[in-house]
Amino acid sequence: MDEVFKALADASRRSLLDRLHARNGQSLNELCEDLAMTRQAVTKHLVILEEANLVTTIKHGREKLHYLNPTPIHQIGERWIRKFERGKLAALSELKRQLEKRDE
Amino acid sequence: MDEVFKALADASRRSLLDRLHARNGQSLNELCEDLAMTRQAVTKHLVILEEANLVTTIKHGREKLHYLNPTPIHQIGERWIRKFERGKLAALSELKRQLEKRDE
DNA sequence: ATAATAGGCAACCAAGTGGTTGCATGTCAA
DNA sequence: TTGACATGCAACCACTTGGTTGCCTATTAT
Repeated sequence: MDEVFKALADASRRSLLDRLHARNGQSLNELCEDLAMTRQAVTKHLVILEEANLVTTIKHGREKLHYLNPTPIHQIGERWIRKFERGKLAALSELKRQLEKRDE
Repeated sequence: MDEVFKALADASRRSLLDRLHARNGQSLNELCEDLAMTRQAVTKHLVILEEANLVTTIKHGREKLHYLNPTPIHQIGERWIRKFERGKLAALSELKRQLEKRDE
């Protein structure tokens, strides 16, 4: 779980996920196109995404194809984010309530 | 948006958000209890959470009270995570399809 | 008034991160 | 078979990060 959060913390990596979301199964060189980074930098990002299980790769000849795995993202949504969605407005009114309580 | 992802990338900070989710409006010292960190380290984490707009503070006498703001978390859920939830299973079948296509 | 309490500020440090360059390896095409 | 292409590996670098210690300020309680 921590690995997923850390992997998502970098804008370049999120953009790589976006690219795979737009077109799945791209090779390393395809993913490098129009990016202001060397191929090696992209490789490092992809390794981090793989270790977080966000990307799966398959070697196909001399190419390495990258596939998006949205499951960890989904899990973060389910297990973590939903928890904080409940009582969003309730929080504000509780703020007021607690402030008044402290002044008693 | 980037600040929010970066703020959430650290387990200590997520645990601070959990604590505030359990009981809102805690002071700095309360948030430090039973944590294997100095007060100053916790302060630094809280500053990052404030800058990401995940936590709001109100000074109350000599205490500084911390309140959770779940809005940015909710936005990440809405604007970013939901995007990847569609077609989770579709991705697997498309993987197969594209592999076959490449072999033609 | 003064001591204790809550917090702020700044310097410092080790380890991690994002990036580079240079070179090596494996695979395809002419 | 040989050159071009796709990727891998390793060393190196600057900057960031998460943490510390030491000291200062402001507020409260006795």
